[in-house]
Amino acid sequence: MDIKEEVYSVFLRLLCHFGPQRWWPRIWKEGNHRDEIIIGAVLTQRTLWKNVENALKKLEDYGITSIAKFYDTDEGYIERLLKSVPFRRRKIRTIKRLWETVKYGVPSREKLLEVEGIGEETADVILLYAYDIPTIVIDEYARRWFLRFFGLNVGDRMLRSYLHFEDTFYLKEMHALLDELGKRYCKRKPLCDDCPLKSKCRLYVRVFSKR
DNA sequence: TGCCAGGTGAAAG
DNA sequence: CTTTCACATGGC
Repeated sequence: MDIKEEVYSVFLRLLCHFGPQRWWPRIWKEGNHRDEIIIGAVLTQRTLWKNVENALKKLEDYGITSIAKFYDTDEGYIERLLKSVPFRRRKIRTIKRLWETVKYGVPSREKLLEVEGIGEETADVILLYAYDIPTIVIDEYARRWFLRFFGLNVGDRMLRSYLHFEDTFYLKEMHALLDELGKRYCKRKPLCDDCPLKSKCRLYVRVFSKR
């Protein structure tokens, strides 16, 4: 069984086990949902989603429900609204810089990566979830799972090609499901006993099964 | 109560 | 190329 086939079978297994995750979550009742995703994608960098949720609610309470509005609002004012978000001063500037790129229409991956504060993961999140452009999102959870599951240490470039399928439902769910797996089982200190993937996982076979 | 969270970029080896 | 650090806060 080649790696891509096995990746897809993992996707199906995770989907059955956890159910569809329906990312990207929406917090705002109204306003520009595309902008909400873009703002949330930056705010959630190295940050608990719960804290981002609170911050997004705060923005909505004060009527900042688009990047354009965000751009036109005083930095110090926004900073007070986002007090639950770490690294917020940087992130506010990043979001304001993003406006210069996204106001002209659908941004390319290259253009997003030119924005200071936007790396590969955030760029791919924006493309996939805000613009529905088929892109695989690689994060720490995906790297860790792949290394353990296949016992292969590959670079991000390879990883992207192994995980990519041209289907936005798969792409959106796969990223969300691997995050769920990483949070519940495939943690830094793995909890393999109840992991839905243990029967196929190279790490589990190597470390825990007796011969 | 300490660890860590849905990263990025700059600096250094 | 890889490792290390600053960025800064709340949740559990």
